[in-house]
Parts: sequence; structure tokens; C-alpha cells
Amino acid sequence: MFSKQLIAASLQPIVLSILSRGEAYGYEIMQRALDLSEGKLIWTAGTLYPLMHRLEAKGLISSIWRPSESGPRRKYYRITVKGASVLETDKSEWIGVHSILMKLWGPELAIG
Amino acid sequence: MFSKQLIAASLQPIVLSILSRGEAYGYEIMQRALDLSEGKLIWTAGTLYPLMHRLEAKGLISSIWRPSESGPRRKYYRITVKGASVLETDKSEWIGVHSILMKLWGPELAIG
DNA sequence: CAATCTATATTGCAGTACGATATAGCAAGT
DNA sequence: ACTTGCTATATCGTACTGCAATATAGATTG
Repeated sequence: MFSKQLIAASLQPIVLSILSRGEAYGYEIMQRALDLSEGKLIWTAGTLYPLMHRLEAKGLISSIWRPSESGPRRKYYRITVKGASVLETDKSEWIGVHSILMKLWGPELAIG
Repeated sequence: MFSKQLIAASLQPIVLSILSRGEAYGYEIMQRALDLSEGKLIWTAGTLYPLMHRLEAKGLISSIWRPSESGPRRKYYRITVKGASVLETDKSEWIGVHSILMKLWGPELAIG
């Protein structure tokens, strides 16, 4: 279980990272996140789908409907060139904040 | 410059971490963050003060007014026992998300 | 006495996580 | 036939919060 804010900060980077490995549909992405986090990242539909729509509206991902062999049809997403670029920005920002926290959580002398 | 969401996720941990080193007043905390981040963490008053009030309302910090020798009086904050406990939770949550991102950003085989 | 720095506070807007709810295809049990 | 449960996507409403804008005020410099 992670805080709402931490979820908010990591949602986009995680989804874009998953899609940078290959296309996937929404429900699949939720399960991948659940597996990757060993059950800690429990996104609900009300969290993921609006995000996917926002990412598509921003041009970071593109979508295509495909029928399923067993069950309802799926909307498959791919990361765009722009999305890949934003992911790189997200990565460096995350690393930036992480290094600040590491300074604060490191030995006392680190703070000056 | 960090995204709004990343700011949101790191604000509380950073403030609590700074206070865990010793008491400080609001304006001082803003400057400490600016220094620590080498100019990247630019919190404004509209961001910090409401946060401090929320943290105090939650019992994570306590405050005391003290006069300044040069300028307006200052409200000094200290971290409470509860605040220190929440900080530990924040730390482990951050590390948890960080490790998920490291899996995704590591070598291809890491995703399975 | 105007401008600037220090120091805190509050209002209003905009963005968003998420519970709740709706829809629909498929499979298995009773 | 009917109910339950899993798959799969969508949307509404609520609550929270970062932050620009604005206000107040003490101290210092030109």
C-alpha cells in the first residue's frame, strides 16, 4: 500500500515504462504493475483508465481496439516517440528527487 | 524543476527529514530544500505554509513562536514522535516504489 | 520614504486518485 | 435457466492538494 501522492508520482513513469517494453492493454498493465510490485501497487479501474485517456490526449501513447479470443475486446496501447521522450524526463526527475532524499537519509554530515 | 506530482510525493518526506535533524522555521525549510537540491526544489509560500499547517493538524509536527533578532517573528517547528514514525513509513514506501522503477529501468530480463 | 528582503497566512483555481457505478462477453456450478 | 465470478473498459462525484496571487508586517538600504 502506497500513499496517494506516491501513486500519483509513479503512475505515469510506470505505465510508460511498461509500454516501452511493448504494447499492452489497460487491464494487462494493471496486472503487470501488481506483479512487479508483489501486490503493493493496487491500481483500480477508476485510476488507470482516466490516466490512459489523459496520456493519449497528450500524445504520449496511441491506442487500437483488438478482439479477444476469450472475453471482451481490448484496447491496446503503444508508447509514442513523444511518450518515450517524456519518460526520459520522468526518469531524470525521479533520480533527482531520489538523490535529495538519499542525502537527507544518509549520514548526518551530508546535510552540512 | 520537478513535476507537480513528484513535488507532492516528496514534500512531506523532505520536510519531516529536515526537521528530524533539528527544529527549523518555515522560511528556513524552504531555503534548506533549495540548497539541498541545488536550486531545483523551488517551493513557494503557498505550497509550504499550508503543508506545515496540515502536518501540525495531523500531529506530525509541533510549533512555537519565537522573536527574531532581525526581522519578523518566526514559527519554529519540531517533529513529533508520531511524525518520526510517519517519516519511517514514508521512507519505506519511497524505497518500495523506487525498487519497482529500478526493475523497469534495469536490464530487459528484469521484467520477465 | 520607496524598495527589498525576511517571514507567515489565506483564497481560489486546476488537476487528479479513487470509490462507486454501469455495461458487456465468457465460463462454470447448481 | 440462473447466478456467480472473471475479464475488460468507461465515467461520475468527492476529496485532496500544489501553487499563483494577494495581504500583512518588521527590518534594512539608498
